[in-house]
Formats: sequence, structure tokens, C-alpha cells
Amino acid sequence: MGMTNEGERPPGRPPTGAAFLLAQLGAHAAELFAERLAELHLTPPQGGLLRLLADSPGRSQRELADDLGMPPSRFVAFADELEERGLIERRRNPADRRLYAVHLTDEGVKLLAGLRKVGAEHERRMTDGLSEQERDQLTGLLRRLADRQGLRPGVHPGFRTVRAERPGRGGGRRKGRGAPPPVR
Amino acid sequence: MGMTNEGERPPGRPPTGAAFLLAQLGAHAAELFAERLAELHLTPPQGGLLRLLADSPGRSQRELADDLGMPPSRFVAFADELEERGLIERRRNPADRRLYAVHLTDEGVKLLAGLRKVGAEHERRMTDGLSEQERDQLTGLLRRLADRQGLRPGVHPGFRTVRAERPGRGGGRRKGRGAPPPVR
DNA sequence: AGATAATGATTACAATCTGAAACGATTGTC
DNA sequence: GACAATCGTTTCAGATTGTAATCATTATCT
Repeated sequence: MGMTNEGERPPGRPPTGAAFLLAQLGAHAAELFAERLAELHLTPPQGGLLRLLADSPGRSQRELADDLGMPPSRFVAFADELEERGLIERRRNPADRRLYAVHLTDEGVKLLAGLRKVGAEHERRMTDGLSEQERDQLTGLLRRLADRQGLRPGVHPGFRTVRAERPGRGGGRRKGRGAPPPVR
Repeated sequence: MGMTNEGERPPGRPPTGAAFLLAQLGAHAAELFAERLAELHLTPPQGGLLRLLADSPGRSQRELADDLGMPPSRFVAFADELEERGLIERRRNPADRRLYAVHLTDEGVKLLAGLRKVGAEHERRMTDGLSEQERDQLTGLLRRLADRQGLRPGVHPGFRTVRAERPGRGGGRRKGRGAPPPVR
């Protein structure tokens, strides 16, 4: 009884095991959540930053970019937009003038409340059809899996696109004029 | 007692409800599977096409592109590569010379076997740490959720990147020279 | 202190990706 | 036979990506 013969199926039958369902439902959940977020004119990473800032304000852009799983270069335009919309704020760190301390504005805090509501509604929507007991059961199983897989709670998926590994990769390499950040 | 007050938490606590875990684990599962697939020099959509062709050979490119959730224009280069690698084959449909009938080659069938093995291993890897009973329990719950959410079994997630809704969207619009497909 | 390395923020930019529309060939309809 | 609909294809502009160059600062040597 040691060897199981999983993976053997009638030739044309689709697998639909737990892993596949997980990926499918995960994508669906992310898509649905993105739709709800769009009502607040937010993308998932934008919502992620807001939540991150609520938890621990005043961190540097580098740290935040790391947590969000995006390169610092992308973070700039990303933060620019949110700042223009008056949701976040870059404050100077007097102790180290290289780095900015990113904070939520009052407007940002207000939007965060809406985001939390949307999140709770999304939660209900996704687990619709399950009894409360079943929902707890599911959450418990998922949490154990996430734990076992080494996923930290609260870190965003990212959902980067999967690319083929092409021979000639790598971005451009040229001069670039650079730019000064703080000072004045 | 109609109103529940979910969604209310101590300010800085991360949610980590079922929906979030689902998205997180789903992304993780997809990423892990993509890594394993890369060993076979395949991307997830490529693997999806192979499985699709195994189930129902000879369908038109348009249909396949639809099932894969990709625009027909993208499907062309996509299929070209797989054809160059000798995994699939475009056969002429004598009845309707507009459309191609896409089939798996012998090489493609061989690779599909490897793909199935990788899939089974991935399944085990993702549900590691669960007893067989718990795994069945999880699969059952997920299947019910997927069903309730209207997800067909076997259709690929896709994992499209979530984009912000920008004012100036829409692709280019120019002349384009067009091209003849079949004939000869 | 002076020089040098390291770090945060930023921009420039090449390569890639994306999808809508134009298009030729064909088939269906009246 | 004219006209609309389809399939496969190519074109092409716009968006996206990430690496490297760069400036201002700060830390580390010596």
C-alpha cells in the first residue's frame, strides 16, 4: 500500500485537483477584487500600499517597494500618482535626508475605510454558499497550507505575469542622466 | 440580529480571510507550477493548449484562442512557436479552407505525458502537510466554491495582469496590410 | 579630515508585450 | 453575382518592464 497511483486518469479527463482549483479560484478572487477596487479608482497594488501605510507609516520607498515586490524604479511613478491624488504624502526624514518617509493623508485614511468595506464584502462574496462552519474549516485549511508554503500573512500576491524565458532578455543599458531626489 | 459587524478589526491587523488566502495561495500555486513547467520549456498557456488539444483535437485557432482567453492576433505567434518546436501541427480543413485544424504531433503527445507527471507532482507539493482526508475535504470545498462562482472545470485561469483604467486606452489603429492564411 | 564605498530616489531607455483594427482569402446568403 | 460574415494574419501605436546610469546623501575607512 505504499505506492499510490495518482496522476493516472482516463486519458481525456481534466485533472481539477486542489492545486488547479486553487489557482483558478485565486485568479478569480483577484479579478473580482480588482473590479471592486476599481470603483474606488484603485488597483490592487495601490490598495496594498494604502494598507501597508496604515500598518506602519513613515517607511522608506525602498522598503515599501520591496514589500510590494516591485522594483524601486517602478515605485516612483506609482507613488507619484497616489501623491497627486492626495492620498499619500512624502515627508522628509530629518535624520537621513536621502530617504522619504511615506505617510497616509487624511484623504488616504478615508479611502482606506472604503477599501476595508470592499474587502469585507469581497470576502462574503467569495465564500458565498458555505455555512459558517465550512467557511472556518476552509480558512483553517488554507491558513495551514499558506503557512506550510512559507507565505507571510499580509504580503501581497503581486500576480506578476508569467513570461517565457527568452534568450535576449534584460532591459536597456545606456547613459541616463540621473536625478536628484531630496535636497532643495 | 440581521447585521453582523465583520470587517471591524483592531486597526493595524491584516485581514487574512479566506478570499485573501485564496488569492495568495493561487498566485503561489501558479508561480510554482510555472517553474516546474519551465523545466519542460513550456509556459502555462502553452501547457494549456497542449492539454486542450489532447482533449479535443482538430479545432480551429479561433476556438482555441477563445478557450485560452487570448485574442486571435496573439494566438498566431503563440502557435507559430509551438509548431516550430514540432509540438503541434496545423492541418488544412478540406471542408472549409479558411480554417486550420490544430493537432498534437507525436512529439507533442510525448511532452504531454511529462506535463501530466509534473502536474501530479505539483498537486502533491501544494497539498503537502494535509492528511488524505483533509485534502479531500479541501478539494470538495474548493470545487463547491468554483461551481458557485461559475468557473468551468478545465478552463485556464489566464492570470492576466490587472491594469489601471487609464483615460487613453485602446491599441493602435492604422492601415495594416493584411495577409492570406490558407490557399496556396 | 579626506577619500571611498554604500544607499535612497530618480530618470532614461531598449526590449517586449498587448490588443485593436486593417486586410486578404474564403464561405455563406439572398 | 453582389454582399455580409469568418478565419487567419500582419501592422502598429501605446503601455509596461526592469536594468543601468546618475545625483544627493550618508556611512566607513584610514
